[in-house]
Amino acid sequence: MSATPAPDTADTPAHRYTGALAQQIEARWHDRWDAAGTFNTPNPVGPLAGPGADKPKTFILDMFPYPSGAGLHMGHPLGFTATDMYARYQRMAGRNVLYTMGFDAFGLPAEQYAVQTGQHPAITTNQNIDNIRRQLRRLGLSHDPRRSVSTTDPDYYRWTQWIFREIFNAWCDPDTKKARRIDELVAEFDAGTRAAKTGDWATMSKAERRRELDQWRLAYVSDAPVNWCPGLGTVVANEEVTADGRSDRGNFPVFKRNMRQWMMRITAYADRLLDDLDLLDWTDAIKAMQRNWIGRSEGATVHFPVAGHDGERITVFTTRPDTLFGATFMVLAPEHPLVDTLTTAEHADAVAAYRRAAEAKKDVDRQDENREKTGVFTGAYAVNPLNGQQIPVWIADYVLMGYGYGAIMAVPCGDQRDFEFARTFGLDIVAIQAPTDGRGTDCSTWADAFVGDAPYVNSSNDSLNLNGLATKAEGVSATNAWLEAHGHGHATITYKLRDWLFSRQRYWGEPFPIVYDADGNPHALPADMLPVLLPDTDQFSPRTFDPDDAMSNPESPLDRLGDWVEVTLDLGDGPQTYRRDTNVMPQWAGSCWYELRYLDPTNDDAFVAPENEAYWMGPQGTKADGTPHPGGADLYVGGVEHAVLHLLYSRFWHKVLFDLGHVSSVEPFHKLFNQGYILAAAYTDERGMYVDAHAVEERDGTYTFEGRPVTREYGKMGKSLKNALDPMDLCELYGADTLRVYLESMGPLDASRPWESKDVVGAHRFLQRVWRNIIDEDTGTVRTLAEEPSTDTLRVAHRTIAAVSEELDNLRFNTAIAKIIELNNHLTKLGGCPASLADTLVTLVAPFAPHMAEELWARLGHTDSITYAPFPVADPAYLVAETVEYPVQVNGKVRSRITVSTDAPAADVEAAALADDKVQAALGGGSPKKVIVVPGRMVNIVA
RNA sequence: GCCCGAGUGGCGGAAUGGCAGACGCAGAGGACUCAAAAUCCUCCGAUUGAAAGAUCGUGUGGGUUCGAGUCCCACCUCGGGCACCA
Repeated sequence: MSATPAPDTADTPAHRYTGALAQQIEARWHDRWDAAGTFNTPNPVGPLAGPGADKPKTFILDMFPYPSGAGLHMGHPLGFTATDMYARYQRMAGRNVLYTMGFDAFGLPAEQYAVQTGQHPAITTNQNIDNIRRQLRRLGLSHDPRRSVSTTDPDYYRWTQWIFREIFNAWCDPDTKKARRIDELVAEFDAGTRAAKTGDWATMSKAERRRELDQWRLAYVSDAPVNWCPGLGTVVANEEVTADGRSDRGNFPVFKRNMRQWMMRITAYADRLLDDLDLLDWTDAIKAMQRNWIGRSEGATVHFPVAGHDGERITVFTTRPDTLFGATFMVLAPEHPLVDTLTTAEHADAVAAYRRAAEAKKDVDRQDENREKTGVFTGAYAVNPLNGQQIPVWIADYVLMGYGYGAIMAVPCGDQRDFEFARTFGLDIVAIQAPTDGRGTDCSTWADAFVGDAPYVNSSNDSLNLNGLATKAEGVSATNAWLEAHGHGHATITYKLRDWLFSRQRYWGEPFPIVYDADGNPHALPADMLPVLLPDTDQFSPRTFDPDDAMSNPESPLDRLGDWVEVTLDLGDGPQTYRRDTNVMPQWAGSCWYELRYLDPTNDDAFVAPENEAYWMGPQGTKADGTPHPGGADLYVGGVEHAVLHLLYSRFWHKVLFDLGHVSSVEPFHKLFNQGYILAAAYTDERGMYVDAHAVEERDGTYTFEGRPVTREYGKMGKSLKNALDPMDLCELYGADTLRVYLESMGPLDASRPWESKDVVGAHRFLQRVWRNIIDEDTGTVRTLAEEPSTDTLRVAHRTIAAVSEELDNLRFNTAIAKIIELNNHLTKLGGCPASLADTLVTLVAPFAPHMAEELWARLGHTDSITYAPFPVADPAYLVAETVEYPVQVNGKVRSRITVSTDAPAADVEAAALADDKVQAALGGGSPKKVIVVPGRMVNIVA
């Protein structure tokens, strides 16, 4: 279903603002802006230094796009024009604005396309980037073109590799939780002020010392369980695995396998990533998602001795150490290493069978809806350290090896899962709290576990007595102190966050700046050997496997390039033969720091000069609420789908760079704004298949496709629902300015909104009226009104100025546009725009419809671009009227209106209200009990 | 199950605790026109009324308040995130 602008007819005035004229105007200004370098933004120092870098700054950032072959979809201009409007407004408000656009161009689609066509991904990637640059230009986005970067450019990924090298050469000091250089760790080992993990540093061999250091690095090779995806032929990060155990790209099964892979020690930053969320101006929803993903939980580590196994103990993590007296059994994950040791001969067969079943069930059948509790007894007994009771040890798959210690103490009276397990297998349930809901302490009568604060019972031994305490907080701290004092455990914090799996067995990504010596030790290449160029090949695909072949092994495309892999280098010990690392970095690597490269994109000496970083991203003192400003981009707009992956990874890298002294900002993105999706009607036929939405016809509320009825639904605009619209087609029809105004006026930026093609004409008509209020449609000459505007008109104009500034400051583009429409409608009623208000009207419109504004600005006689014209400032004198109309309520219902002078005291307003005939009638002769006068707003009389 | 959001005319949406429905679309009427389109003007929540007005009205039910779309409690529906996380 489509709508088109009114067709041009023979008597359409020659100079009407039609789609065709809009396009002429727009093309003209694109050329002029390019030729003049209008949006070039000066830096304080370096190649892009220039005058103006002493002004206050605003750094406005969009999530940069993947350069898909299909070009931009409608969601891109939604966010991009919003930031453009804000950028243009900020420039007119006198700020130095950094605003540009780069490309997140490594990744799977380009590689897969290359596999299909045999064309090198660099070629298609560059073609796609050129195409998207053309599209961005057509939308009139005021990017500084000199600052545009692509993650695939060797001049860019040189620094991605350089940062990797910095991370590799760093360790996280556990005392301060800050990254430090590995040299400082060596110095501490040498001085004996820090103990090595793997032995006595002083007596270690060179190779042993190297292995010790490798254990501390923030980027490290680990032989640990990773997510192996045979269907993609690569491993993927935890964050890239969906809840049902499949890859988010391609939807292939993912298997847990032990493999040697690169990891990033993001867990060392868990607390800071969590705590510093408080410094950020992000929505609570996104903060909650990050908190949830980090999954910090406070509790205790408790050791349970095993009966009959001297020295053997089961260690568990619990968030409720206060309920330890109620622990009546223990459960290990089926994969727990102690299972073999503990299982008695009598139970060995059952345990082995259960473990096999659990193994098979993994990943695929995991999302069992009914979640019946299963498990088997090992035959072993553990000893509750608090009361000496022997409790049975079971294994069950509801306990996960990957969290805590892979073992739990089960307190069935206070945990619903343990309760269900105990009921299923007839295990003891003992109350250790007197529930506050009156159910009593006989657990055999309970329907479920009791969770919450309640007085403790049955909770004492010789040296610890919880009975009488009534809150979890008191119980936990008393128990933790006891555990610590008696050597049975200690307070502990655990996280759901795992270290970040950083290597991929693909082609189209950044090579690692790492080589291995003859002993297999990794060495980071020195900075002057960067970049490690991605070698040329015509075999772009990794070996992929049957998606279900869990035991297959990855083969990276780079593995096949023997000439490239084998390399002779002098890394300080004379020329030696090394093997290059054949992994590439995940797509997230390039997007972890691109905002920093925008600041200084052509700097050859550093990824960003410190002066430029401090100017654009440095902390801005203390915020209004007293918290320190963390620095970072002033505005970051993008979709909510990156809430965990990109935003968590880039925060981590930024903090490492901060610790190592490379940046002054603590966080990369100070204010984050999540744009909504563009939804559009989609239609399914009787088989439930989507049909081309643009060919559906509506008649009297029913929809048909090729004569057959179809069902309408709404979904995210896109190819899969066959309801996508190309933003370029809209530019063709109406011009970019109309598309911009429509996109931003249809609702608040953070809301998803349904596209309605028939509504676009409203935005177009608005711009047409602005044009007509200034330009004669027949002659094309300026036709502003000579007479001075009335006070009434000036009031409307200045109220509009004040409101638009206010709305723009808060990114409320939809209401800002509505206010300008009101002003313009007022001028339309006057018969045109008074000459003395023309500049004001045009500058108000400029952030929204910049091409039309430039054109009108020029025709009004200005020779400079409107880009840096000052945004109008409201004259306070016109913001207050001489008289004000008060609604008068009687008992909360509006009964009348009175007009009094603006500065009338409340007593006069009250008197005027009471004197009003309609008010008197509503009062029915009675006298008011109370009169409330809200100055400037209203009067309410309580009768 | 848990954690976030959101429910307002025919539609998209607007409202620092203070006149609900700004602005736009659709719709109705009028002006202009030979006519149509475009443009301009007026109307446009429901019920009732000739009109003035009256009554009702922001998912449902309670509450706080002189006054609630807005704040509080409970519930319903939809959207998003997490999900046997100890």
